[in-house]
Amino acid sequence: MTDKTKKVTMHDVAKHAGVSYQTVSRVLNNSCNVSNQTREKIEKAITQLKYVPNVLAQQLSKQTSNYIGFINVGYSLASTVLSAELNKYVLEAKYKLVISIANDLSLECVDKLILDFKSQCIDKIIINVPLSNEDAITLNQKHDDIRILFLDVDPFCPVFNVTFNPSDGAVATIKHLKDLGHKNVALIAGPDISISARIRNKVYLDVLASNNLNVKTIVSGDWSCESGFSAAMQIVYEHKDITAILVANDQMAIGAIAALNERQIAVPQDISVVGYDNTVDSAYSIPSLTTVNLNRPLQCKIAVDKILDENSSGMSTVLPTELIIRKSSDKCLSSIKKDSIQTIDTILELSNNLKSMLLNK
Amino acid sequence: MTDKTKKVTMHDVAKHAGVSYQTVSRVLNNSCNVSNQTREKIEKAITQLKYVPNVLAQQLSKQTSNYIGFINVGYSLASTVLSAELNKYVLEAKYKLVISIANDLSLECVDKLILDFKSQCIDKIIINVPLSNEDAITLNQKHDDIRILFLDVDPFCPVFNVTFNPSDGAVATIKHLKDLGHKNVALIAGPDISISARIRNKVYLDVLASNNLNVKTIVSGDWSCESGFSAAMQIVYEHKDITAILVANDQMAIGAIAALNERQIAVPQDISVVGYDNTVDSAYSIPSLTTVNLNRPLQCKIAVDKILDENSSGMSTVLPTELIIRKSSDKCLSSIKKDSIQTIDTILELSNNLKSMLLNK
DNA sequence: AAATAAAATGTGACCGTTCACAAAAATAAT
DNA sequence: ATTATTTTTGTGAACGGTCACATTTTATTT
Repeated sequence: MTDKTKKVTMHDVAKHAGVSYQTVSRVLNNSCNVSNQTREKIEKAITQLKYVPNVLAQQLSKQTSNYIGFINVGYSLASTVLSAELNKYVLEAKYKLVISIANDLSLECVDKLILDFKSQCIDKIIINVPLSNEDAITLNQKHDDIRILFLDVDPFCPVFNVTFNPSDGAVATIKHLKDLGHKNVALIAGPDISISARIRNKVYLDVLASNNLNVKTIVSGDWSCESGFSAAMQIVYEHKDITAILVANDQMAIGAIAALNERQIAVPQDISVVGYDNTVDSAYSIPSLTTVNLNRPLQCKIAVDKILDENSSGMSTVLPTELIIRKSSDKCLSSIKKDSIQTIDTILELSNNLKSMLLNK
Repeated sequence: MTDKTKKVTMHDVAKHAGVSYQTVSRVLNNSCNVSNQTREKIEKAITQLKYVPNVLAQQLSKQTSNYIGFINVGYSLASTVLSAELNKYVLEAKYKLVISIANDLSLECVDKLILDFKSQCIDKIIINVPLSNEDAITLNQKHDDIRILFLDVDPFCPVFNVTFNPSDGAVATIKHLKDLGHKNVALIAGPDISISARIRNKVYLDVLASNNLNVKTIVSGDWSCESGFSAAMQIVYEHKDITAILVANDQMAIGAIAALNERQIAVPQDISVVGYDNTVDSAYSIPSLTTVNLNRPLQCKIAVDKILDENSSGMSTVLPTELIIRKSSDKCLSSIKKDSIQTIDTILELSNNLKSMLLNK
């Protein structure tokens, strides 16, 4: 931890090359007005002295930076994917991404992080926090001297944003369930503070109603597996007649399936489960998860393009979603069939018990 | 996107309050040598003008910053948890966390990100990239004017780091499997470029050897569910006699279980599966995953404490790990028992087929 | 009331760049 | 050879703060 060598500046390079600091600056910003002879001299000095320009000074002087700020939420698989994908596209565009994490989902917290970025001359900020329309608009107005782009806010919110169509996937999902003969469904919704949770919930309810499916109950979780687990436990305890559960994200869906498994309820034979997001791992749950795909890489690509395109027109970009049908959803069984199946299930259970006895001896 | 109001500086505040800029600076750094009267005057001016200090200028002048840089890898659940936990503790310490993502795992890539941070006067950097000992040491020596702390590198690597004991969890795991009567095991290892993958693999092999368990095969994955799936597929195709699979992380383990399920191989009755990491979701796989717990929050807490404690002694902090026994591991069956179970399995399969027929009609 | 000490405030230089302009050198035109 | 033009290089100020010191004001002591 020695600082033996004082930090080397542009002036040191200039002195070493026998020119003025301005000429060094010209070389760094590869201005054309510098003779090859001096350019070479300076470049040699730069490598010899291992000179690295001070970004702080550059930004302070230029009053801008080539950084794009990203305000993300903690945890959640989706947030990781967003960070990694945004980073990729930002680097491709010769910019750099700096990420801050919002400790809570409040307007104040995000506002503080924006101020932090601004005071570092970061004037392009992408925000992935599920803010209400009012909050998003407030932030937008307050910080109208910089470019702010939101991810996943309400498509109808008049701010610069890249979101997903909230209804096409939901419509496809419910058509799918209806075609399979389901009548009585339960919902596991996201937390009420999250705008995307509220939108997903509202859309599901609307589409279910217009398709004459009965919503027997709605339980909210916090996006985690664990909360999906307890939500499903509660649902099957209180409602014996549901045949499908619509879940607001994949992780809660996986938790729900675990709960059903623990209660010896077969998925999809007894109850179908549908997730939302199509996270990478949803294909590997048992059974594999029927879910709504959100094309996150595309969203990130567009977000980076938009925030860098100074004269990009149009506020919202709304991306389509699509239903991915896997094994967690299947035909709804009539109760008659269900009875015969129940007899078989009894045989199965007896054999299983026998097997367990053997195993444990 | 108007910049109607020119950015307000310390000088504007000073003029507005009728004092010199230095006095404003004193108030901001709450120096004691300023009368209450002027302090109030200045504070009023600050709020009236909505003045926000320019971090860039502060850092340039002070030649230091209150930011801690974090170089993380993309994707992976563990990386998200690290970001969120580090962020929490860094904020508690009144610092700020800025995250950069390494696009690849090369020395050069990390080196470039360190230079970026340094040129922003960020002189405390936490690195979560699975670098080899040589690379970690190289970086450490090259950048000995700043504090660098590594996560998850080799505990014996003489750098400032917070890692997990690579053997205690492995020893417990293998004792567990041996106690259950397992003899022939397969390994699903992480990618060879990753130092932690190599260490986990080596330790497993050593401990297995000293316990006289047979390693029938080793297949490498890339930490993803998908790679665990194909690894397991390959293993059961080529080796009929294994009764347990040791997997280097939870996600690959979940993929492996999905593969076994597809091949109608029961977990844990036919094959036991053990993961590594104890990611939040591993408790909700079916069956729930036996795995080695890494206390990530503790690791982050210690990392932040260490990097901020200027005279923290000792290079490595090595944290203990522990085996979490869930349902994916169980008794190894002798082949005699296995036969009787197979007859039962035939009954089960016939009934299941009958059931499926009913379901699909 | 004068001398002294302490507290409050102001001034100039600096951190490491970029920018607008001025000066010098090299090249082209008369 | 002289002037006009272009190219190359150098200078001073700025970006928005902090620091060390000088100066002024206020409080304390004799």
